[in-house]
Amino acid sequence: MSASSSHTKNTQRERLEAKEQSILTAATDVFTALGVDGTTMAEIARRAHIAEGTLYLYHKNKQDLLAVVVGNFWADLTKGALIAVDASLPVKQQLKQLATYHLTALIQQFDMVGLTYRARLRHGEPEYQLPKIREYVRVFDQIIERGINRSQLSEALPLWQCRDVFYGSLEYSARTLLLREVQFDPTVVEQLLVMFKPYEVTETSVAKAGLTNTSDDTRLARIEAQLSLLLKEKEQR
Amino acid sequence: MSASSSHTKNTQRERLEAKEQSILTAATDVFTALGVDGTTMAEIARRAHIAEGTLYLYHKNKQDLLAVVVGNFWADLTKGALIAVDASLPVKQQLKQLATYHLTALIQQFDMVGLTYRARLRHGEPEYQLPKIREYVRVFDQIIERGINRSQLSEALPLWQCRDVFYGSLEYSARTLLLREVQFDPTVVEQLLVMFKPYEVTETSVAKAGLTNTSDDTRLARIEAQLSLLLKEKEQR
DNA sequence: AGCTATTATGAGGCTTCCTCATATGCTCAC
DNA sequence: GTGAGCATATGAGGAAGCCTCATAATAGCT
Repeated sequence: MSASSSHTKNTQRERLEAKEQSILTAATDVFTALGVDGTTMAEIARRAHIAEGTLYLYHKNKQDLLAVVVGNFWADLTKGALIAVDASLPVKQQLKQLATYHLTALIQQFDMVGLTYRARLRHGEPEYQLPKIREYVRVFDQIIERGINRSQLSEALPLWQCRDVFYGSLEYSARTLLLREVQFDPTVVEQLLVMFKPYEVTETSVAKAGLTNTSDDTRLARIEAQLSLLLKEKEQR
Repeated sequence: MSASSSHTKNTQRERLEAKEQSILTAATDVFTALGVDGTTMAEIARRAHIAEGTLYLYHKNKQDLLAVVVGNFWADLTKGALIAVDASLPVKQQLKQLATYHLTALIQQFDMVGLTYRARLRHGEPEYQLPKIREYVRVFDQIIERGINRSQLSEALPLWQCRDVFYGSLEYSARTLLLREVQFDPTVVEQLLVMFKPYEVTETSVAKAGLTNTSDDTRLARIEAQLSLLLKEKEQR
């Protein structure tokens, strides 16, 4: 990239950055493979091709290293979410996109959920909140904000409660799906979005409020997924 | 109680049981106060007035002791839930009772949530499910079953998804409320129960169905119900 | 009281996290 | 080039925790 001398790693700065990166990669691998308790600093150092003591020049301690690894995960997730969500679509579609993205990401890298719980445990105790997670959650908040601005959502919607339902449900669903060795199930997302029906502002919704019925489309999708689940299970026996 | 000799602790059996109990009490106290990593076997032994080595006559290791502590917590919660829920009430009321009970319990003893996550981490990795939690979740399942039997709930309701939404939302809500130092918020429960509206069977929803259903629609609904029934059978094995 | 089986003890082995005295290597002035 | 000075790297060892095991105490029974 840069027009500088022909060494593979030019400046000291670049070499340090590369080393920092190799530490982080090694740490991520070991943490996800072995869990926090199964991970030793010695093993991380070995994989990063450095001495154990060198680790402590880059990260204060094991807990701190874990926090950085977990923070990076959520930062990456934020980038992906911003790409996955199309802000020009109706709010309901955006929520569907985000839910789908979040659910598949959790299923594919569920180890990170466990690591996140460990990273939150801070020195004393009071369940520290990771900044990178706050940023990630803002993606959701912005969708809701846009919905209210465009009058596609009622202002009466209690944001924080929706957040908890949204992310709480998806995390639990991811765990369940993983336990059943299912890659993804669109009905989870469909089901979840029903929650937001009462807050949608449409021509018909005012009259319909409270009498919401699941649409044929939704039910079709659900049936489809359930069928493929059954078939897959039968296959495996 | 028993008419036996005047020793405070009669039989050896009783003495052992008392010691086991004092270990569990001490362990629970230390784990909740200091967290898993902050807890040392030495401290537990000290509080239980026994030697450190004696701990290992009662529990294989620290992880095992933690699992017992956490298991007891959920067993107690199950007892409380069975009392808190009045099975003669309409299903919606029962769900409200359970949600309220669960939420307050989590808020009051949120440390236990963290300990539960740690207790699940089993030797290798594959996120072990604690039996006592399965028992606890059955309280919810039974309410739904009763609802279907009494035709207060549609059979099309996908049980496991509802479970995940129910418990996932409540856990996240509990964390949020704690963070804001709120003891309890009834709107969380209200909000959550909206989810189950589409599955409630009432006079109006039957009438509405009669007005709008085409024959295709009826067939769809029948297929859906049969499918979910199949899934439920599989689940209960 | 004495004998056996059960229960209790805590010193020490082993592992792990982290520190620190020492070593290595880079940069730049001359 | 060469040496001074500073940044970076190393791994031996201290400290602390989990768990084992040889030994001690105790209970139950005749």
